[in-house]
Amino acid sequence: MSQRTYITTPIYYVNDKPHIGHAYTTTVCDIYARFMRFAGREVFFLTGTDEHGLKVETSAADRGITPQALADENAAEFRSAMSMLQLEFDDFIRTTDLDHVRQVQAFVTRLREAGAVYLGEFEGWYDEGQEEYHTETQARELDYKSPINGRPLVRAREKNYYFRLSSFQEKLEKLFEDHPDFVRPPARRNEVLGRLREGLADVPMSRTNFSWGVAMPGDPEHVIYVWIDALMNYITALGLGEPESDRYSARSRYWPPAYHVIGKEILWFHAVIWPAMLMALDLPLPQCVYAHSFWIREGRKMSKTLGNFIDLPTIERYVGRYGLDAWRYFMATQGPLGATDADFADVHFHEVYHTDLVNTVGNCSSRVSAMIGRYFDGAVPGESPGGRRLTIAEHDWPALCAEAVRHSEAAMDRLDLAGSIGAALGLIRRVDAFINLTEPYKLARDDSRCDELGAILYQCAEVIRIASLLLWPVMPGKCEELWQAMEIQIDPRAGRLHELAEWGGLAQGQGIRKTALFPRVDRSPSGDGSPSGGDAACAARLSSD
RNA sequence: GGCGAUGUAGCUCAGCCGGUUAGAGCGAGGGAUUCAUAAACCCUAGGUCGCAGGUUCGAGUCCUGCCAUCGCCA
Repeated sequence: MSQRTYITTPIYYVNDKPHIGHAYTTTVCDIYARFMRFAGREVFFLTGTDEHGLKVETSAADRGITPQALADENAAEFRSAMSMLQLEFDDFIRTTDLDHVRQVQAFVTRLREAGAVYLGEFEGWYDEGQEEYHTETQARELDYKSPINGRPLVRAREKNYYFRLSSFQEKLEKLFEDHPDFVRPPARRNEVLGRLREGLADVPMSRTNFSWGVAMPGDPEHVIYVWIDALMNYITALGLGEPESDRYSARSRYWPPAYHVIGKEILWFHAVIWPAMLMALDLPLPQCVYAHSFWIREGRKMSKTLGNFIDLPTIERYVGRYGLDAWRYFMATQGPLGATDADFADVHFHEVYHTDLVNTVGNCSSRVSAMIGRYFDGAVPGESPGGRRLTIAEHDWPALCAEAVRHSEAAMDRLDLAGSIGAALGLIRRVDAFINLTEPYKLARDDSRCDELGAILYQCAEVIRIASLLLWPVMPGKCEELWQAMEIQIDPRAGRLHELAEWGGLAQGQGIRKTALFPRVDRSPSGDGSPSGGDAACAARLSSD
């Protein structure tokens, strides 16, 4: 069953610096993609950068470089952030790629031919910094000044191309009715439904007041609005606009995606405008637009004014202190996949690390490997001394593991990362309970019960092995470390999760080294990686100067 | 201003169509144990279920008003 799965992040605006938001979305997708690849599916995982628009043009001008140079520089920064976080995408698309530009023009041409685009006139109050118009009432409330930079709004009139969004009202309503999971989580779907009820207006899709963008085919005075350009990355990356291309033959089969993972701030574009465009292009729709919420920090919103963004240096401090796998684990299990924002609190990170990783995963592996080392000279004992597997304390481990694997994969299918990971951790906790129940360390004092002791420890080790397969997508580094200690070779990219997860993979006699996967970490005395509280922030600033 | 949500133990949250002593995880306190990374296990939370009314034999669970927080829109 070689199912195909396509998952995307939004493309990130090169005018921004990479921060936890970008890292989070991409990590969610990475974990999903790794799991599915391991499970034998054909996966395409796309991310990239959005590089057009007035802001990029302006920032570049401010620095006296070309927009392309600015884009190159910042796109490289995003890429290096991703490689630091071991995010393994299949392609990194840039909207300045010629492949992309050509296809955007082709698609826009198709939209025009389909009658979904018309030339209209628009007049309003324009905010030059934000590249957006305000309505008359809005402008009055704002005192005719930009809410962002305070500069005066400009009365402007433009001829623009419009996309006939309004003509898709009924089709969109039907989409939401027929596919209740099209937008998740449900709270986000409700938001869209509410807004849909108010009725749809046509949306401008071109601009004439700057040039850094994709030219409108047949009317190069006009530049295609950045977000139209940006949305199309999902199909241009697969070559859908050029059916004769190599890219098309290699990738078109991935369309439509299982998930567009996005942040809630760009829900409308993805949940309404994008499907309408796809309908106009007569392309199949994605299965799900998943809009996660935001990280906040120590209970407060992250903002430029507070200067409390969890930026790359902060992320690196956490990674340095707790390890990349712990970072990924925290993202995955504590992140805002639901409708409410999640708090990135230093104490919370510290607690989760110790509770789940040190005390559970790490300690359990450690006690099992230590006992095998002590009682069996570090060689995996047999589970079936007389040729028959011993069932201890009525634990049908093969069944329990099979169930956990099913559960874990089903959860991942729903993009329920915490659920998927929880199934694996549940196995580990059960091993701990099993040890407490059967007390192998007591059996070890009785030579006549060696077979029983061996079977127990075999089962413990084997369950840990199977759990580690499920944990690999989140914590690839630590799981590979564990596999080395267990002398097993696994290539998750070969897609054999299900075979590997079958009971009995550990062979009697193979060696197991004692492992200590997650070292205990002292709660920082130095303020390292610490919250944005005044003292700590000051101390950090002083020490870093 | 309009629409929509949320408000339950220190923290994060479960509690479906109303029904016996309101739950979980984490943290905290205590106990027992020792294979293990002072880890696993056991016991312990007496929380006006935001506030005030109402419906009902009976309401975190339905209705109304208010307060607070949040989201979307204007």
